[in-house]
Amino acid sequence: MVEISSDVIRGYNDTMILSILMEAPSYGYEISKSIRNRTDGKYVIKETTLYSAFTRMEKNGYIESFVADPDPEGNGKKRTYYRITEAGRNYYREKCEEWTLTKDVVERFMVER
Amino acid sequence: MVEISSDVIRGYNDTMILSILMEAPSYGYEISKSIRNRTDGKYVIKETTLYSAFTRMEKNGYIESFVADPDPEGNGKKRTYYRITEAGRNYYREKCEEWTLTKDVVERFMVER
DNA sequence: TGACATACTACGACAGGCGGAGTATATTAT
DNA sequence: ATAATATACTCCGCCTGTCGTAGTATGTCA
Repeated sequence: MVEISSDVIRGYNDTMILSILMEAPSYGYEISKSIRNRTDGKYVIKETTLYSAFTRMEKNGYIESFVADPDPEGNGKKRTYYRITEAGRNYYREKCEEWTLTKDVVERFMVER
Repeated sequence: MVEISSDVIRGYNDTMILSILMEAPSYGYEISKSIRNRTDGKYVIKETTLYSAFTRMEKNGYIESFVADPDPEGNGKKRTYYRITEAGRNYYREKCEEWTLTKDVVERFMVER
């Protein structure tokens, strides 16, 4: 089985997270499941990778956190949600452009099929 | 200008080098120029990145080194050439498969256009 | 009652990339 | 003749993102 190595995906974990936050604010566990689902289980982000990405991106101003209840009645444990900022949206768009370039570059070294 | 960040290309420097060595044995400076040319200057590998890749890949058994003269008359300074091994060829093929998967995964998080 | 899901935090190791500096020879321009 | 530039490397150490391991605490379901 071919698996995606961390060195390969390294530059795109943040982008994937931001992509999900473009739709709606979300939190760790949910984002983790979103990534798994959207890739049909082909990629599962590690917990530590995910949470350290939150810290880094909040520091960089790409996301903002807020604590909220899981439901309006205030039941359940509070969660830390993240919301994408304008800077985050810009960063995401840049990464999409960069991806186009990267794909072009890398494929010049791949066997055709 | 969009530039390829090292975190993105990280998983593919070795693959690019091996791709060039699939054609013929080569050495540092020439490989560096090959990468630059093949990508139309879109990607230029750093010297230290290149030479440390040689060390790593030789240790891993993906390449073998030999010292030779630049020309048959024995003029000029000797160079360290690298030749891809069978293990290196296999590794390269695996990376090509991994690329297909990575591309699929990453693009599920990219804006369409 | 106990397993499993949810929702995190902390710590430290590891690996690849890279900046900076240095060495040495060869070729080309002035 | 000399200076600049290209070639062909090596060494050292920092930085960053990933990830293994471990721990905490609540919620839910059988």
